[in-house]
Amino acid sequence: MHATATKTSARIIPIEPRSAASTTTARKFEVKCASCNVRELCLPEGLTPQDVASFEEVVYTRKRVKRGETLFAAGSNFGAVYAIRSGFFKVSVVDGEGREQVTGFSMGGELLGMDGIGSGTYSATATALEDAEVCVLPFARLEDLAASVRAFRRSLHIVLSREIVRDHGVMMLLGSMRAEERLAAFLLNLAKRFTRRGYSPSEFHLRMTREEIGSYLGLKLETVSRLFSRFQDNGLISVQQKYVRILNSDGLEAMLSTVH
Amino acid sequence: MHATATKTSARIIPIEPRSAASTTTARKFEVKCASCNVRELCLPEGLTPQDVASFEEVVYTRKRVKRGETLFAAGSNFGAVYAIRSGFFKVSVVDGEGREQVTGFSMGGELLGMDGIGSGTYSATATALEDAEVCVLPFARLEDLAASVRAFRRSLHIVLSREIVRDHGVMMLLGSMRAEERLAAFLLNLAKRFTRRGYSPSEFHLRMTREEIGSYLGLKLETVSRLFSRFQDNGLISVQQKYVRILNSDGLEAMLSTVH
DNA sequence: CGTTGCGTTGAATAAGGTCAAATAGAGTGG
DNA sequence: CCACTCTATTTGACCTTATTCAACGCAACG
Repeated sequence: MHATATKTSARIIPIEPRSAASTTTARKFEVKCASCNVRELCLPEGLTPQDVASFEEVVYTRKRVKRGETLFAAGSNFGAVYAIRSGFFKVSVVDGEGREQVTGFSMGGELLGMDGIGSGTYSATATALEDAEVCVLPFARLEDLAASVRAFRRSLHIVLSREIVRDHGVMMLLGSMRAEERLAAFLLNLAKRFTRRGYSPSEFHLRMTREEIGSYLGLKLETVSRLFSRFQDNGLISVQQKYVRILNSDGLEAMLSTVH
Repeated sequence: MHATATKTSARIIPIEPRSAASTTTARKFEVKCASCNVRELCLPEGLTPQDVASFEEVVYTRKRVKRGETLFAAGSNFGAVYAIRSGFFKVSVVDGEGREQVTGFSMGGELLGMDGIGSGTYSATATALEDAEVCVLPFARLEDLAASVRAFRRSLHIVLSREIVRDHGVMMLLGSMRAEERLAAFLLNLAKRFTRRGYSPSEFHLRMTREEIGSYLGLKLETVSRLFSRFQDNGLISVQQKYVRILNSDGLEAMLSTVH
């Protein structure tokens, strides 16, 4: 029901090194989606081996992004979307006044960069919060593939649509929930996504700072910190810096249904 | 630079009446995108007349939605996206606890229902805030058209992507702005969109209630009401119920750049 | 005209934010 | 490996903003 937790990074065979911008490394690898440990999350089901082969031609490049580096920056030219193989990203937008708003956190098997399709320029910045590796999907090729293979066409549209639905969920969170509900929802969401990837559903390492969590949740970092402490006092979780253990998942769920 | 303001509803020739759910009327019309007054907003540029003809085959139906009725409801089966010909909608999602969050307001030339692609079920509800008329675009057909005509393929992806970018903007609004900034941004956004449609940039009729504005902006209705009053006291706008006139657009803009 | 929903306004309150200080870690260079 | 720095986190005290509760006015409509 979920991907194996194996963190192997085997099967990655550099073939044609390419010079890349700044400290980020881009390489051509022999891509084997079939053996990728996030394939269930990345590829639609029911593809013929031939379909997968077509897809592998689109995913002709991998890219490593080190912690702290950006995969793409708002305003830069859009050329590709990225499938996360490993690692963890924050995605954020900055407005005219320099305010940063974190719009999401992304992990293995998720797609990044779809915001750039519309304007030809990325509207958000994706920053690696830990060393990461992504598959580069040049969008023009992806679009061509979508034109010729129905399954990929469907899949592409589904992915784009899901992103819209996800965003609506965040709006709900920001617009209608109180601070503690937001944090509870955030933790449960993370736990769910980690679980799906084969990690522990009850304990994990936060890759982002309190400030980044706060930005995402529309709260100040001090508020986030206080909430963590309160949750801990209430026996819902235990926190030590970035290490979080969920002690009472039902209790967190219950916070979401509280008649405040 | 913008569509004509002509509010003609001519060229709409009912051909084959169809029975429709509840009080909503669905009819087959002879569709003429070429003469539609929101065509600049709805169709990509640089299409051949033949492309437009293909598109008109997809848009084979129009639908009228009366004020207060829903075009589609969250949870109902997804079958089509809708292009708004005229009228005004609110789009909202409801969570498990029954909380409603308005995720957007849509007007002529905009597309609705793309949230349904991913799951086969609409995730949001679109409610007409004034009598409206929409073009029904059965998604399966649209997808086929996208497969065969490059311009539509691009266009579809652009529309989906723009929706994501728009949503990021709303997140910024909800997550990083203070109440008065939110309302200022909201009014300026409405003004811009009305302007683009040929209406007055400085005065308009709000179709939604204070509560709906509040839901969208993450504020309580009383707060919205107070802000309207304050903006009026400060000479930024004049409000009388749903009628709003912007007196000092620059002043509103300035609120967004305030170093609070 | 009474009803009903929507909008406005006031007063009190609570939720978060701001400012400030102390602490804890992580990373770095010697 | 240790000392030093720098950043992230926690916590307290206080303050501001927006919410809550409540009353009242207005306009549309049967």
